[in-house]
Amino acid sequence: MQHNKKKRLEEKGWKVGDAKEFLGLSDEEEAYIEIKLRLSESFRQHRLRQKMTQAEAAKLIKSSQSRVAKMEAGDSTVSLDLLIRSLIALGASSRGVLKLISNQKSASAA
Amino acid sequence: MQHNKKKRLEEKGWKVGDAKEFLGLSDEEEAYIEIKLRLSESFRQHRLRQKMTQAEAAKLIKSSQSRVAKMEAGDSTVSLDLLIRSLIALGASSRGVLKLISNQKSASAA
DNA sequence: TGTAAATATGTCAGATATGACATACAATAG
DNA sequence: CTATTGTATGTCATATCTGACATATTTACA
Repeated sequence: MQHNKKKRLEEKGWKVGDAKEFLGLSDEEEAYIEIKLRLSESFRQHRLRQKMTQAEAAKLIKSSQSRVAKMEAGDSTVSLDLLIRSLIALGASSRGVLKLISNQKSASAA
Repeated sequence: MQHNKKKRLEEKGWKVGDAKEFLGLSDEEEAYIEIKLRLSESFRQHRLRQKMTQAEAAKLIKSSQSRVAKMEAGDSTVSLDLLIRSLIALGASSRGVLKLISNQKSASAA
């Protein structure tokens, strides 16, 4: 359960804080990753809604298919900057992006 | 007016797109910068609300006073990653995390 | 006025993210 | 099965961001 979650993240390249509890990220790590995943999902939704392939989206945002794949996979080497710039390029508004960043999920789950 | 706006941004280190209209940023540049400025302001608000100096905030987020100053100044060398991580750190240390960010202002069009 | 604390600005070596490429895997069609 | 198209994964040289430092400027107050 929680265990799988951690494992999944580690497979994506996240170094889940060693100085932390055996299970579970710090609230801050968790918040950061959650924002990132939300942006990832939103990007993919925007892309699919416009019936683009990753390669087409890559061209639009002046990147490469492989990086788009990493963006959507929640890879740890992808910055929030790239995600947000890309969302904007696909037509997201600044307000919409801010919402994705700020909307605190209900529970802490910690 | 618009002119001053552009000039101000250029003073902060922004290279405002040369391939664009003489005045005015592209919608995408504008949305990106607006997000950044909003986060900058929010960070400063959080910091002041907790009566911290830039140096204290820097320590909390494991950065330096000079970088904090740049963050709050909307400097172009500051990433959204750093801004968002910092907001999380400040927010988490008090409570409400990223709430106030989305307080609406004018915001650019959809 | 002076002067101390807070902020701002400039620079840079080292750290991190980037696009591009190769290539592997997955799904679909013929 | 086997092409074709779309997606995932690994690597790397280069570009960009980073903390730290020095130093300048502003602010607060005696």
